[in-house]
Amino acid sequence: MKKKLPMGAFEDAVMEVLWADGGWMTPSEIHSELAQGRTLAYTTVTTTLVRLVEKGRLERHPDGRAFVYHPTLTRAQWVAARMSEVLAGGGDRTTVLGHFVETLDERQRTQLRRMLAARGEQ
Amino acid sequence: MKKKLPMGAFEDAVMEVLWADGGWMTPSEIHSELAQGRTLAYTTVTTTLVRLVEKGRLERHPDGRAFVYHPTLTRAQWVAARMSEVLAGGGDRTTVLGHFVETLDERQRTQLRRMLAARGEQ
DNA sequence: AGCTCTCTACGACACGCTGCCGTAGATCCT
DNA sequence: AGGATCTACGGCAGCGTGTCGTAGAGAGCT
Repeated sequence: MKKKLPMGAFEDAVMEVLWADGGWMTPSEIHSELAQGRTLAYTTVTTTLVRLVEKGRLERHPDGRAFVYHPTLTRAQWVAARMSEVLAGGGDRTTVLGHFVETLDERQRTQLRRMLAARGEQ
Repeated sequence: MKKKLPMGAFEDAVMEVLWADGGWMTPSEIHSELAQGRTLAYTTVTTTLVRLVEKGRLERHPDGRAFVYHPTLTRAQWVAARMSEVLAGGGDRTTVLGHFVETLDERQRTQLRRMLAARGEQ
């Protein structure tokens, strides 16, 4: 029996490896990174990489006889983009932002305030 | 053949109806709201309602011989909560917030600034 | 050239989630 | 009692995702 993982968990794991490295990686590099202490077929990695390219989360180009892969967005950009999507998909934005602010802790609110102030005064 | 809808589209449609109404609704009220111009089995609605209750997005209580359903969160709260989840799930929050701010338009940034200012000066 | 390694391409299968419905049984109205 | 209305339970199909296997191309060794 398999553990019940959230959908897309393996795709996320692959993204984590790419983000942690920061550069262009081959399937075999990614595979050895992920296969620590478990059996994992090489093709499982390549299939996932192809799907991620199709979704636009990775780009690739030939490098010797292999492809090398790279995230199209940094991790922070990706997370921010998903937040925007969620915000865009749901009703009155100002109200949503109001609730969202309430979910932040004081430190994050301070950061936000400073970012907005800095942006506002150019 | 079927149109390719995003996963969970019907569940979202049900939530929209509940949010638009704002109160407690019976399955049959929700069904007639959704069945405009198409055939839609009553049980399709009830099944979906049960699943939404299991996921915590709706609550229900008996009302006469039927159950009445109600969203546990307003639409704006729900969207804000999802934004927080996304933010929490990904890396350095300050950096993410920085990118996120860039995705907002001027009007939304102004709103955010005012909300933060209002909160900060109590 | 022949063999072996290493990659990619293609395809496959299982399982969970979601859309969608049917049937059986309970409850209420008349 | 009979019909209408609901819930509970179950079931099926399609899609997304995790996971592989196999075939075939290209590079390098012998």
